[in-house]
Amino acid sequence: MLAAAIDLADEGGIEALSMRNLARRLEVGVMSLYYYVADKDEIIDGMVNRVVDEIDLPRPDREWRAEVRRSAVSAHRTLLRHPWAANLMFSAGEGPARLAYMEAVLGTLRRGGFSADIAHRAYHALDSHIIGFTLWEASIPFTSEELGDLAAAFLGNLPADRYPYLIEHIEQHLGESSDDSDRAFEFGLDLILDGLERMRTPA
Amino acid sequence: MLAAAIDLADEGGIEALSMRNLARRLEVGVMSLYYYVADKDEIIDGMVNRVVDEIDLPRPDREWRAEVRRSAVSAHRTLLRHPWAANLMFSAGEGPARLAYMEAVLGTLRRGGFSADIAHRAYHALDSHIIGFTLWEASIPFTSEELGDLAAAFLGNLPADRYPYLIEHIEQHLGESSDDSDRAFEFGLDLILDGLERMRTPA
DNA sequence: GGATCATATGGTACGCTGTACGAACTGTCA
DNA sequence: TGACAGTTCGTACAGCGTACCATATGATCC
Repeated sequence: MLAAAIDLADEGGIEALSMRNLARRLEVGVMSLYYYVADKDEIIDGMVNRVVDEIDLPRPDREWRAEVRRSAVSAHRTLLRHPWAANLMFSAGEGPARLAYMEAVLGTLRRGGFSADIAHRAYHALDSHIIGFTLWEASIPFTSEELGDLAAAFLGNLPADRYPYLIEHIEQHLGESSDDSDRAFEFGLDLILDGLERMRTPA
Repeated sequence: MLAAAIDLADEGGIEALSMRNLARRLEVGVMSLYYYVADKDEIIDGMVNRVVDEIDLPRPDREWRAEVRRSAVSAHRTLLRHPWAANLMFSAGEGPARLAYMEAVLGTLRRGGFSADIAHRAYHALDSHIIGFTLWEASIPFTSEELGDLAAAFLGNLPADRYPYLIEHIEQHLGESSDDSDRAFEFGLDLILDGLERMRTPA
């Protein structure tokens, strides 16, 4: 049931996930779903939990930076595979997978030589970047063709003399591959990691 | 009408904003709203535009870092005043206020001595942090009493030996004032700004 | 003054949503 | 065979956005 719900959301976005659609997909009556879950929110929580579970956790007893980086990159990729999940990350209740993720990242930071205070803030800085960046990516069309159309319409409406830098920015997006987009994610990530490294009190 | 819609969302969250509620608040018939807007999305776009318009823009011809920082802090505060807006930031269409904001920030970075490429990535790193962080803050209850209850329930269910670092993290949240939360935002922001400063090619 | 017209209002109805309630079916054990 | 727990789901209701259409209001012209 969670798998079917995730498929539905992956295919048609989160708004395609209605109890009626889900029941049809599973070939059962709508109300049968309510024998297994209390309400739709419980399904959403379960879906988010499954997605978070796909994220590679940092391995303990390794160099903190490489491991935190690896898990952040994995989180980014995972959320891109399920773009609806980024939006729900905060509104869904924290399931066991989320707890395990937080514990693993926090532990890696603490063992890497960060004070409780810095680890706390570092965690939020990393999470903010991962989710904020992925939300941005998820909001722009995937195929470069759609993107081209969109940007063309956009640029056509912009007075070039009033928005020179914005236009420059959009043109950069136009020439961007998905690899470039990954690198843009890692740019911000490394900015944060570099800064953290610098304020570390070695273990 | 946009003002009433924003009030409604500020008071009861975005789900309190229905066409019927809005019409009741304005003491008009529901369908009268459609004389002024094509659909509900147009209202949402307008609301987001108004919120973005509240953000202080970086002033041109000043030191880039202080100005970018000022505008990021202002964006953060503004989004906290309208927590529903953070979620809509990406899904809403880009209105004139957003364009002006992007142009101003990008311009400040470019004039501050960043290449087009770095400015591009810096912009997204900053935006990700602002929106990601604010979304997180918006998802936790505001009054410290509610927070205490929530955390107490949370900690009660957590096996202390399995989640030592997570528990440490939650306890830190418990002792946190809204000033601390502002400082946590600025922690991540300065991490990014420091990193940018370091890779700047002075103008 | 009466007719014409654009501007503005809103009632009714349709198809969608989540889900409360209660009826009905199925299989197991006494 | 009767009872009972486990499971299925049809019906109905309140809420949603909005298409369609009838009406009211006020200005303009003959």
